[in-house]
Parts: sequence; structure tokens; C-alpha cells
Amino acid sequence: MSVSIKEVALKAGVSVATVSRVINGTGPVAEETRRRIQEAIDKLRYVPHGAARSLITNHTDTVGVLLPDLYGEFFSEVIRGIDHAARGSGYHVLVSGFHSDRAEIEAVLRAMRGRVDGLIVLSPDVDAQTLQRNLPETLPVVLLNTRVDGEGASFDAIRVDNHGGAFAMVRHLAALGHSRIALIRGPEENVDARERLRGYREALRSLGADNAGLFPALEIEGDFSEESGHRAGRRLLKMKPRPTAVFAANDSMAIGCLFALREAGVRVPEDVALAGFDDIPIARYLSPSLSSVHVPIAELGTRAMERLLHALASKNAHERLQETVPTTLVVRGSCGGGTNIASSNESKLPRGEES
Amino acid sequence: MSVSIKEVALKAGVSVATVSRVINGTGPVAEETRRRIQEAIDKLRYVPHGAARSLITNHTDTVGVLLPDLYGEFFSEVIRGIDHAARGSGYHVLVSGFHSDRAEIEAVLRAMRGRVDGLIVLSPDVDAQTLQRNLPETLPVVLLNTRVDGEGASFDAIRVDNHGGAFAMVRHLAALGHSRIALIRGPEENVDARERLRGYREALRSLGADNAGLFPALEIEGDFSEESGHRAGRRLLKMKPRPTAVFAANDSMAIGCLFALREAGVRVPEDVALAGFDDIPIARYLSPSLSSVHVPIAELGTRAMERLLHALASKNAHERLQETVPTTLVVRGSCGGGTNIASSNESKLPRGEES
DNA sequence: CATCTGGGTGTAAACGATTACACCACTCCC
DNA sequence: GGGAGTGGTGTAATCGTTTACACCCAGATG
Repeated sequence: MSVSIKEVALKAGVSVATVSRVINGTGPVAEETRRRIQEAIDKLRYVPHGAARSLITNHTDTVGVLLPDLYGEFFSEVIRGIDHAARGSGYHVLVSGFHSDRAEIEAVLRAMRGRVDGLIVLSPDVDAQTLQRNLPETLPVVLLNTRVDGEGASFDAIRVDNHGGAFAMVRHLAALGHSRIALIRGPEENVDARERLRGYREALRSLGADNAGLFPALEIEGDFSEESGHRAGRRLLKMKPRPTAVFAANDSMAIGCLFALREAGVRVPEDVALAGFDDIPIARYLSPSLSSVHVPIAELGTRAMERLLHALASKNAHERLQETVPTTLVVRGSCGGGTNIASSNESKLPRGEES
Repeated sequence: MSVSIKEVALKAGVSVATVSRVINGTGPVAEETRRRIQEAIDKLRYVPHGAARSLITNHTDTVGVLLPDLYGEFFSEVIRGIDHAARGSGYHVLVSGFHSDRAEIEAVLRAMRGRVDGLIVLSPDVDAQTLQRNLPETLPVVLLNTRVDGEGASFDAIRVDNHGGAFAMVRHLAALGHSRIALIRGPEENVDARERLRGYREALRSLGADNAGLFPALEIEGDFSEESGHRAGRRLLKMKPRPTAVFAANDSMAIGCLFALREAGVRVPEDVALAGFDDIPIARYLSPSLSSVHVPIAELGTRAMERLLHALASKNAHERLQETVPTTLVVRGSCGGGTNIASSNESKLPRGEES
């Protein structure tokens, strides 16, 4: 099998303790001894055994990341943000996906014991209770876009200002003169989707009572996938009177919808205005370029990691925080605010954190 | 600290051995005893300690994935494929990114010792030698799109048929009547980029000697990023005579280039035909939709994981294989093969594995 | 000269699990 | 009734590290 510290010690003619000391740079070692040991290490290609080490030191230098699905640009960006912050502090990242049934998430959670020092959980579908029950309370956890109701205060949490972003986008579309604004919803059980829906409804309500009566009819269901956006686009075209603007609860669905509209020969934004949510990188490269609510995705990951590092540093005795990251309105061609040459009318309207 | 097997044993009034037997379902245990132990486990919320367990059992049920960068859809797709296959077999995935300098990759490699049972390394930039030197030879490794020269036979390897795909695409463009076909190259040190370049050059050469004299002038450098594609697009517009077709060594650069062309009011495909490589999911949603060389990305990850599982099952005593995954030509609107309504002229031309 | 100091080193006990082996109490069978 | 099984359990070694503690041997100090 693999070479262990004992064999190094044997070869160098010293005890394992001394070898350990030169590896970790702890305690005094004579220069000559150090040289001999280093030589043995190199010659034998010795590499310390991570599991053994973390068994005694009680830390792993690894953080776990739990994601509901490894699909799409959103998650890859989050991971990138996390990995970046993690590596900067000498941590490794253990990524695990799960499909949202309770049994599986419990299994994954338990598998983390002894392998990670902390956890970042991104789970818009599963509530914090399930986590609570399956984790030792000594383990630092940061929740990302996860519903925390009531007792969630035992975890740190970061979430995106979904409500505020949706609200702002709908108001923007209305300001452009649209009165029949449709929404392509996200999945029912997803907390992001619910918040965006809430933002949409409240924006319409804030625009006057007569609109308020209309909105249920202008909501079309979707599940965040491009395909569901495509289906929604087709259903939308059959509605009469046809909506003059469509707000998709994420960019993937907006893209699917755009595709459906184009197939039908409907022009965007001339015939129908379109907007999405997330502002994934390709949004700007579509044509017309897609207006969207910008979410600083990678930054979200970075923030989460920073919070986790902080928890780790204070041995989880720190104050728990619930943080909301603001979103930004990005107006491009697809909602017809100006010309539809993508690059010329891009503008960012910063928004506060009111939510 | 966390609750250990000893405390469970104490509470249930049995020895740790019996508790272990209940947990792992090994050996006979009286029904009554089992019940008592299970009760203690539940009450104490006991979860076995992963590191301790893997120290003695000598396996971790975890595979490591090393990626040069966590950026973009390509990598997220690969991870998705790997994770899918891994979970299906009860393995976890430890993802780590690195920036391509040798020191960092060595550090990451060493950190894996004792934490993983096997490794999938995706490293188009770093050669296999460095790996060889920093890994115990008992560790199963699958290389993905990595250069293996000479002695690489000690690792399994999977790679994409870059050469064949590029060759086919250039031939296709030529068949459409283009004679001035430019290439936006990928980074010099990247093995995928090099193979695509080789395919491009050989295709031109195969088309006749007079073309052969031209090609060096029609190569523009890039680095696989959208931004470099954008720059390349601008340089391309200044060339005279202007190329009639552009083949970008990946889709990201094609997108950047498309953007540059559009800014300049140059129509695609009427004025300039455009094609990419990878066929990332958004390719079909651009307008015009992007012709590309399809690479089955997630499948690549899945295959790699399957090979790794096979190696694991045979304790790394299996036969090493070098496999080339075929690519497929996907003709869409951007290269002007027919009309440019995306959905109507999409076609896949299957290709063999000749390379 | 005895004592102290401190650098350099080894011994052995952890860490939290798994598992070979031994043991005991039965039943079964000749 | 004495072995041979067999189901149920405990003891203790083991995995590869780290680290508290003890030890030894200078040289310095009183």
C-alpha cells in the first residue's frame, strides 16, 4: 500500500515524532536531522494521509457544498465563487448534488460528518428543519437561498433580494407603457420562485386596482428550465388579448420563451417585450440582448464562503446573520426600452436593499 | 465535541463492536440488542465519523476531480456528468480547481492523499508527467482531455476527437463555397486548442495546395474567452480581403465574435459565416443559431467516472485504455447552410471515430 | 561541583472507527 | 455425556497521524 510516516522514520533512522515535526515545522529539529528526513521523504515520495491527520487534529481543511442540482450556469458560478474564496484560505471544496427528496438529502448530510469543517447549503426546495435534525449543532452552516422560517436563527443565511428585483422589473415594464404583463412562474416549492412571484404580484397591485383583477390569468407555470419556457411561450401566444410584455422568473425560461416567440414570427421587443431574472452571462449575447435582474452569482458564493470562514475562525460561537444581497436591474434590448442594438442601450439601474 | 461510537455503546450497555455491527449490518446481533442500540443511535443523533472509518477500511467512497478552472458551462456540464455517475454508485465528489502553474497543481494533488479513492484530472494545460511524480502509483486516475505523451500508458485517458471535429467543420464550410476560412485559435499551451488547430490546417491542406499557402495569415489568436473572441472579431473585420467564414476554436469565442460582427453591422451568415466548437447549450438559442462541433460534455464526465469505477473495482489492476469520444457536426443558421431560421435547418451529421 | 536550562529526540496515548479472535451458552447428535 | 456446531457478544489490535511528556546531553550558572 501507500508509504506511511513510519517508513520515513525508519529510513531516516529517527522516530515518527521527529518526522512529524519536520513536516509541520513544529518544535526544534537539528539541521542535519531535518536534511536526512527531508531526503527520505523525497525519496519515498511520502505524502501525509489526510484522513489520519484530520482524525487527530479534528479539522479537515475542507468545506462541503450541497446543491440541489449541478445543472446550469447558476450553480457553476456559485461554485466558482466559493472555490475562489476557499482556496484563498487554504480550504478544499467537497461538492455534492442531491435530488430534492428528503431521504437523499439526509444521506448526503450524514456522509459529510468527519469530512468537512463546515457546510454551505443551497437548497431552495428543502426547509432548514431537515438540516437541523441531521447535523451536529457544532457544525458551522451557511444557508444560501434557503427558506428559513422561525427557528432558522441558528444558521447563517444569505439570500438574494428576489422580491425587490421582481418588483423593480415589473415596475420598469409598466413604466414603458405595458399594462398586460405576463409572468412565467418558477416551480411551486422553490423559495426563489415564490419570492419572485410575490414581487410580481405586489408590483401589479401597486400599479392600481384594475390591474390587480387581471393578474392570475397572466401567470403561466414553468419550472426554471429552458424547455418549460418554450412551452410557456407557446401558451402565451394563444392568449387573447395577448400580453404585451413577458417577465420570466429566470433567464433560462426567458431564453426558451424567446425561442418560441421567434419560431412564431413574433418580434421581440416590437411585438412582445421580454425580461428575465438572474442575468446569466449569455444574457447579453442573445439577440435581442436580454433584459434581466442581475444577481451577483459568483459573489454570492464568495460571500457565503467568507461567512463560513468567519464561523470557523470563531469556532461557531459567532453571531448568526441573515443577509440579503441586492439585485440590479439590467435593461437591454429585449424589453424595448430604447433601440434594440444590444450594446448601445445597456444600462444598470442600481437598487437598494429595501426588499 | 461530537458524539462517538463509544458513547452509543455506553448508553446501550454493549461494546463498540456490537454497535459497529448494527451500523454496518455485519455479523449476527440479537433482535433485542439491535433495537436498544438503534434507539441509542437515534437519541444521541449519532453519525459515524467518515475520516476514522476510512482510516481503517482504507477507502473513502469519494473521488476527486481536478479542474483547471471552474469557469463556464463546459466544466459545469462535466461535473454534472461525473456527479451523476458517481452518486449512482454511492461515491462522493471532491472538486478542486487550480490555476495552471505547476506548484499549485502539485499542492492540490498531494492534498488528495487519503481523501479520495481515485482521481479524474481534466488538465489540457499540464502534462501527465507532473501527475506521475506526485501521485502514489496505486491511485487510479482517469485523464480527461489531457496530453499524454509516451509514458502516459499508466493512466486511463479519455479525450474528444478535436482533430476530426475541426477537420469536418472546415470541410463543411469549404463545401458551402467558402475559400477564405479564418480560425480563431485557442491558447497555445492547451492541447484541445492545438488539436483543433491541427484539424483546421490539415483540412485546408486537404483542399488543395493554393489554399495551403494562405492559412497562416488567416489564423487569429484567442484564449477561449468570450472577450478574446470579441477582439478577434474586430481584427478580422480589418483584414482585406475579408474572410468569408470564421471558425472559432470554441463556442465562447464564437459568441464574442458574433457580438463584434453585429456591432459592426456585418450580417451573419450573409456577409460572414460563423461556426464554433463544443456546442454548449446556448448555441442553439443565439440568433442566428450557432453551427458548432458537438461535444457530448456531460457524457464525457460520465464515461470518465465509469472508467474510474472500473479501475476501482479491479483494484487498479485493469488494462489501461485510451479512448477518443467522437464529435458531431451540428449545422445551424450561423454558417448559412440553408435559411437562417434556427430551428428549421438544424441537422446533425454523425461522424465516425477516424481522427 | 551540583544545578539549572533548553535544544533535540523518543515513547506512547490519543483520535474514532473496523474486525480477527476468543469466549460463552446453547442445542444437536451420536 | 462429550464433542461439534452456532448465535451472540466482548477484547484488543489496527489504521496513520499528532503531541504531551519524559529523557538525555550539552553548556551556563551559582
